[in-house]
Amino acid sequence: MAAMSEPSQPITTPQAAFGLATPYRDVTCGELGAADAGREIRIAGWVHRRRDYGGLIFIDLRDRYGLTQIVINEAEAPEAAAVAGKVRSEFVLEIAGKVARRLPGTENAKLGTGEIEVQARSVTILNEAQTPPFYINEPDAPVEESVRLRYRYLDIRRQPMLERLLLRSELVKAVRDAHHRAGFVEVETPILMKSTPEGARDFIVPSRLQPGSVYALPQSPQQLKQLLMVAGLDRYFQIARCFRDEDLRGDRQPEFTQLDLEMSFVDEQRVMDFVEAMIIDVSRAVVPDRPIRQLPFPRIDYHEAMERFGSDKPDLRFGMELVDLVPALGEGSTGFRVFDETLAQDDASGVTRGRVKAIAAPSMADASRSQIDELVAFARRYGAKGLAHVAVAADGTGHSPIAKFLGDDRIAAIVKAAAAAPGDLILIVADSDQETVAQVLGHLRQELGLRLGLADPKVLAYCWVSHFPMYKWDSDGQRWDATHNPFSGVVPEDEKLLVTVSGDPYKPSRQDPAGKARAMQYDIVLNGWELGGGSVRIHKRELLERSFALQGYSLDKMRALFGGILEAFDYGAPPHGGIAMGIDRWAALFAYQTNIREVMAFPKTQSGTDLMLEAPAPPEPAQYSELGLRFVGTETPDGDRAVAGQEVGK
RNA sequence: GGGCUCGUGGUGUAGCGGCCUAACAUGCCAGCCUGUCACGCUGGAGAUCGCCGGUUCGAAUCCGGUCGAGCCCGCCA
Repeated sequence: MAAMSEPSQPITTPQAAFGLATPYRDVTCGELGAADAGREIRIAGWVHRRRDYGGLIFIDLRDRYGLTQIVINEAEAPEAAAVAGKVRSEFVLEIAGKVARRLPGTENAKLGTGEIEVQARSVTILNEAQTPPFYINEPDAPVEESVRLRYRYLDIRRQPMLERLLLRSELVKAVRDAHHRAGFVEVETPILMKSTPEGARDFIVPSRLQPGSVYALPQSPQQLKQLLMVAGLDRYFQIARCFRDEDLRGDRQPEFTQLDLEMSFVDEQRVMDFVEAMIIDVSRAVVPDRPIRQLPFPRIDYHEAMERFGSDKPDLRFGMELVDLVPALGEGSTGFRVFDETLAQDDASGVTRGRVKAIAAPSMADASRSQIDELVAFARRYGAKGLAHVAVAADGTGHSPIAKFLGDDRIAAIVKAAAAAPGDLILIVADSDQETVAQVLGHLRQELGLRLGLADPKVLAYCWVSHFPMYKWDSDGQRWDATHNPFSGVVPEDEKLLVTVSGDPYKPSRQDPAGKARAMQYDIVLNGWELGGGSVRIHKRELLERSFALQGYSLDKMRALFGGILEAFDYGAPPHGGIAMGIDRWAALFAYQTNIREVMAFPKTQSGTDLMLEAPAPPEPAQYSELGLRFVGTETPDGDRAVAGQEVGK
């Protein structure tokens, strides 16, 4: 270690180590000020706008650092004026001239460089440009996203995209800095990998050297980072590209970036403490103007989150919590058949799972019939059979279409239970499945919180949600499916629950105690988005095999899928745990975006295509034979076979 | 796999059975202009309304299909 060379000067800003001057320019378009008046300089950039007065031409020259006004005076520089007359938007120019203070009264306060202008001696066209397909110089002008994606390189010239990419760069830098400060080692894991047991569909890459075999692109570096803990790296992180071949959404792309980290000799507390400190550092460095709602971050148990917010990713910027109405409805028949039948439902173990819960939406009591209908339709999308409502009048009394069934006393009790204020609209969901109730009210709460402006867009409300159930029963597969990561450890006091009624871990059933086991699993949530999730892993082979058995993996299948990691665990795996966080989502939330495409340089459309590169595309014929592949296409209902873009021989 | 929305000059929109020989803004081209910075003024070019088919005397406008984009459910953490 001592033999390592002394570190060179730390690179704090680009200028400090390696100036922005190049053979084409002495200065950028963002740096000249009044103090530079009189300097002879060369400057280069794109034509943002040109204003031609005949004998006098103004050009706003743009690069990513800013805008600088160039003046070309025909009387003083006739050759430059002749060139400037031919210049059009987005031409690339090199200007030589003199920095001068603007005439009094013509300064532009909106421009960082607005005190000065460059009086051009010469104008050189470095490259011409076609008229761009949309406005680059008007940042707010709406453009259909598909057009922006097709010409993404022009879209990125526009201020908003540029700013978001710079913000993302700052985010990644802050993340790296925080990890290096804490002694983490950055390791790159392979992109050509073997299938990871994450549950999503893999992207497959055929192997030429091993005909008939394929690589899988990583859904996450999960197994490798655990192996790095076995290897003794102690603290690892990576800004990792991950791939999942599933349908896209505004917050889901087929390839995305995760901050992936793992630590050894830790418990849940230690991992969460580090991650929380790191998040605070990063937030303060990247978006110092945005207040963090609560420190330390609230830590909420999964069950509590579902009860109070109907979501495992609650938006804590506002209240509007879910209320259980069952106590308020009292004993015996409520008079309303929907409620009665719901509450009469018992599950297999005899426990009542049916629920009647509500939220109170402020200032919505005067919602119109069509507004109510829209809310009902919204609720139905998430599985509700209906949505009852009680409007709270100015005098505090509740008014509802179901009052005729429930009676005034029960309506009053509901208003009281919901802690509803005059003007509130109480929205009630009853269902025999408590998860449906939570899901519906959780989505209503989130949606109304945003619509009613209850969520301060500036606030960063981070929170932890932890102790997820280890497993969820998969009735199709007759097995316990890991709710998150199949390597997640069990909360120590629940370890005894990882058994089956049958006594054979390979014969799981719905009634197993395993269904009640809680995982050492924690999600980090920001403003209603799941930013990331992690766990303390099982590091002992015996327990891991037991957990996998419950998940329906036979010994043989276990060896085939996880042989490498199982073997490694025999060579001294330390206790370890970590987390993975979505960089794209984090950047999007920092940038006030609801769509991660807005913080990705070259995202894909919802159908998984790249409109600029026109990817994916059919392979070259030579590639088929090299890889030993033949596309048989997709069978259509008429028995024809089709492969996009080509005929397939019979 | 499913539901919903959208597709009109380069861009963004209006028009939603005949009055459309498709309008407006901006952009583009030409001319004029020496202090603008969303410069201004004058003139001009530019779309047959995503594509295919149907209904109709008549379709940008209605219907069906298809392609593309978006949001959502499923899927996915």
